[in-house]
Amino acid sequence: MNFQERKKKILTAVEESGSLSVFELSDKLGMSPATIRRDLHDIAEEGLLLRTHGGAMKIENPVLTSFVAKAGSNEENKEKIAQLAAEYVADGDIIFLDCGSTVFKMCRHLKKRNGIKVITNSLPIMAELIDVPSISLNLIGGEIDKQRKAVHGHKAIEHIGGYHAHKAFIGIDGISAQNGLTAHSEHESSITSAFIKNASQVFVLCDSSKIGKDSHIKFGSLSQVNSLFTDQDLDSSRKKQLVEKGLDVVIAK
Amino acid sequence: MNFQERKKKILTAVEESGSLSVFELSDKLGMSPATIRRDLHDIAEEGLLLRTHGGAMKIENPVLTSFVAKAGSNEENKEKIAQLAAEYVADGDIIFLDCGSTVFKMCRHLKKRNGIKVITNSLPIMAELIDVPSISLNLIGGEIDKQRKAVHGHKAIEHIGGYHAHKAFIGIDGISAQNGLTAHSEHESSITSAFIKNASQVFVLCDSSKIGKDSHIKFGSLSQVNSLFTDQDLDSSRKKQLVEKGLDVVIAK
DNA sequence: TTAAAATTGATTATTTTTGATCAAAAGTAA
DNA sequence: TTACTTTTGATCAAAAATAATCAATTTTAA
Repeated sequence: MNFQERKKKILTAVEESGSLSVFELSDKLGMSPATIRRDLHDIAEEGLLLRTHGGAMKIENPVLTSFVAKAGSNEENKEKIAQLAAEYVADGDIIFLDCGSTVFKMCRHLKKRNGIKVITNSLPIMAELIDVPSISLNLIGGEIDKQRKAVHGHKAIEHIGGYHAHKAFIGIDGISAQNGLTAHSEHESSITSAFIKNASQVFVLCDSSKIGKDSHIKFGSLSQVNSLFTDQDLDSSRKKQLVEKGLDVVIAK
Repeated sequence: MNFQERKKKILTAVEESGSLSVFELSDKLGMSPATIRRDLHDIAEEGLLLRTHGGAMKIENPVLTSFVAKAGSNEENKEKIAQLAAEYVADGDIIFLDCGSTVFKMCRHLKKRNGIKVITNSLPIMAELIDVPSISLNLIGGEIDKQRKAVHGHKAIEHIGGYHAHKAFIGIDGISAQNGLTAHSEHESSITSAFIKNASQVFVLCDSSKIGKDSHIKFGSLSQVNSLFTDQDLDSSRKKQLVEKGLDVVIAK
């Protein structure tokens, strides 16, 4: 295994667990502690991780800590959905990410991709990805929604209209065979519409609890969606209804 | 467990419970009291917690102090300049804030104002003000400059052009009677120019070390500036030169 | 192919960290 | 105040981790 490979593995390992000792890394990669130390020294010099006595820690951005994402319900399923969705991102892609909590969980997996560009209105996503060298970030401007830690408003819509992405990954309040895509606020629905309109492919991330439920603002049809990613708890009759409408439903396992 | 990890644990523990004794921490982390004392000493020196007899307490204003932690040379002067500048902001103002470090320090003082709107390209400023109910925030969109934790690029310029502010508060790389305003990157200078162009009043925050110094990109004249805020270390001959050019130079004390 | 360069793991001297001890300082109660 | 207890910071020896060195191996270039 060469240095580049080890570097990548070390970075993802440290990213996942927060901190690791030289010996843990040595075991994990099957390399001698001496080599791991040399690697850590070099990687730390690049500023990609924090060298500690005995190991290394991931660098956290003290300035942007106010954007840490809140933990909600259904975390395990959401995590699986996010991982599945991230597999649909290829190196070099330009992608839209909205401010949904499941979409946020894609970040961790995106760090492995190379040369992708992320265009987002989510402040937690920005905070999470700002220190990843392989990802370039474009932040959508406009009014700040303090509760949702996101940007919205007409300026944001205008901003999105100025870009075209290969893929859009969006969360959604409700989706059903009868009413298509629904939201419970104008702000959200207009942002989501803009993402859909300006992306070649549209992927919806949605845990099974929201499928078949409708919110009160209808804003899009199923035909605009390329794939729906959801979890194995999805009712089979609901799935059938969606598939019959021509939607590609992918279950995360 | 190494110092960095302990530091993290100590800080979150103290944050949660408000205050903890050396022995409580010693138990919690499984380290000797001697080590905990050393840690508390070091962490307190960084200004991240308050050392008490027998333990430690949390500090009430954590975000700001973490910035103070990486304090540079002229910090005291910058703090005074920021405080002075903040006095020029009135309730109800719409203001531009750029991503200068001195401008950032205005945040603390702005929290006392009512009903102001802040339009900024600085991520730290946004992070600092996002939880202040009396301030509404507009984030400038565009490419993220990861090092400077700011937004820039042509989209950002366009965004600024869509707004008009009562006042603009800007930091600057160099200012002199001979060459006016100078910067050392195109990105910065174009953003600053946009702020100047779209604000009724322009205030420059600049510690005395940068006055009389020129960077290589000239981008504005002194006549565009309403007031220059600086510190008492300003050379009197330099001050005279600027005043003769018609600039209002205000010294922070 | 061979020679040169780079990488790796082991060895070792050096540095860093840690916990114990103890005198001095700080806090507490009478 | 004084006597007593707690906490502290300094010092030191043991333990842990590191950087430097070197030989063996692998890779690269000729």
